[in-house]
Amino acid sequence: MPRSKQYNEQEVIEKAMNLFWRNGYETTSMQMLEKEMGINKFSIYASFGNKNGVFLESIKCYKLRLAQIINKLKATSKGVAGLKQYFYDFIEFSKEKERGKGCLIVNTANELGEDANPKIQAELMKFTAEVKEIFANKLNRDIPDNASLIEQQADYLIISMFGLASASRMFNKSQVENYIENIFKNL
Amino acid sequence: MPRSKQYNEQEVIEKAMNLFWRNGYETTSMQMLEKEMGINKFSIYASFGNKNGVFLESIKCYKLRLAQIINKLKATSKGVAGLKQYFYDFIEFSKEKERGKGCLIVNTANELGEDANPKIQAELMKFTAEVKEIFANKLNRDIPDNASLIEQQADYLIISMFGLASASRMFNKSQVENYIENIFKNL
DNA sequence: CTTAAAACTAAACGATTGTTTAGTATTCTT
DNA sequence: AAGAATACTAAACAATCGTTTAGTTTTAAG
Repeated sequence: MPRSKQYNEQEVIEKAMNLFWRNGYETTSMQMLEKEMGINKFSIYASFGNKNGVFLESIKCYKLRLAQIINKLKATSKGVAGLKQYFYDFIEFSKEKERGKGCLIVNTANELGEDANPKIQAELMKFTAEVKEIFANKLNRDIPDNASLIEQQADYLIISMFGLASASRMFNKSQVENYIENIFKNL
Repeated sequence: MPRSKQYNEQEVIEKAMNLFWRNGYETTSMQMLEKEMGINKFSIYASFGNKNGVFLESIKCYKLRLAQIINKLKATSKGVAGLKQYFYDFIEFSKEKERGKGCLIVNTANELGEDANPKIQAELMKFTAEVKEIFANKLNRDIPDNASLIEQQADYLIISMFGLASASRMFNKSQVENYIENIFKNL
């Protein structure tokens, strides 16, 4: 029948994701997306519905990228030491040039208010809960079966991860590494 | 000579500041500012130049508000315990209803990219450095004169403050308090 | 080939962005 | 009371926002 798509949706979303990651949701315009993705606005809307759709797909894409270091964390037999390595891996993961790009999820959570799109909010919450659960699983290796303590420390680490994501955008390498070392001093 | 202003610049900036604090820089439009400040756009431009000018004045206003708990920190004879109290004071300071508003400075740092207005960027950096210096002074009370250790711990605390600001927007009270307790476990 | 469905280009949509301008109302000084 | 300087109102500015639409090109099936 008709002609087939001349672009790969996964490829163009990867480009969109990087744009959102660097610039945030509001600052990233359809014009910028058009240019970066290399396809016409019509094609963007045909493939993803609207700007929100592009963003939601970008989050999926981000999770896939992040899965590389998340899977490494899941796989390690180390407990707390593995978590600490994950924090270091994240710095490398979010590195841009001098300063880092932070975390797309954390950047978005910090940018959007309470009246933001519910789908996006739900996605952020869900993702945060998932990562926290992975943290809790790792903690379970080094800590005797103390559910409430593990819960507490997992909360501590997920919030510290928010701090790390912020910090990677503002502070230099030695400051961020020093931050990680201090986080894990009392675990 | 002519008629005098029918509004107090400090009062209307306070309202603008609260709007920026809740919604962020980009999301806050001149239309919203007009409504919230209760004066016409012309008056806003006459008093503050442009949107950037309103924002810069809002930051000044924010610093004045924050000075209440900063001064309390400065005044206390306690060292680390005083710092911990400051973190708790900040939660109260940034409280909105269920979730907090975070910190206007941190919110802005997280929202704006590297191509943001240089004046604003400089203001954020300057403020961050100031608070870090206050932290360092307090640490000096409990730690023997070890300049590099104090520098390290002040870095740790200022980044943790970024984490706290983020966390106050996303996590509930017990999670945030648990976070603070963990931060100060090893100080 | 013909044809029809989908992908493309490019222009325009109304709404809203930050900013300015023209015109009116007010008030202090002389 | 007259005049002049400033604050005000309200409308319009160009530019951009996210989104849609009309028209053309491509392509694969009949």
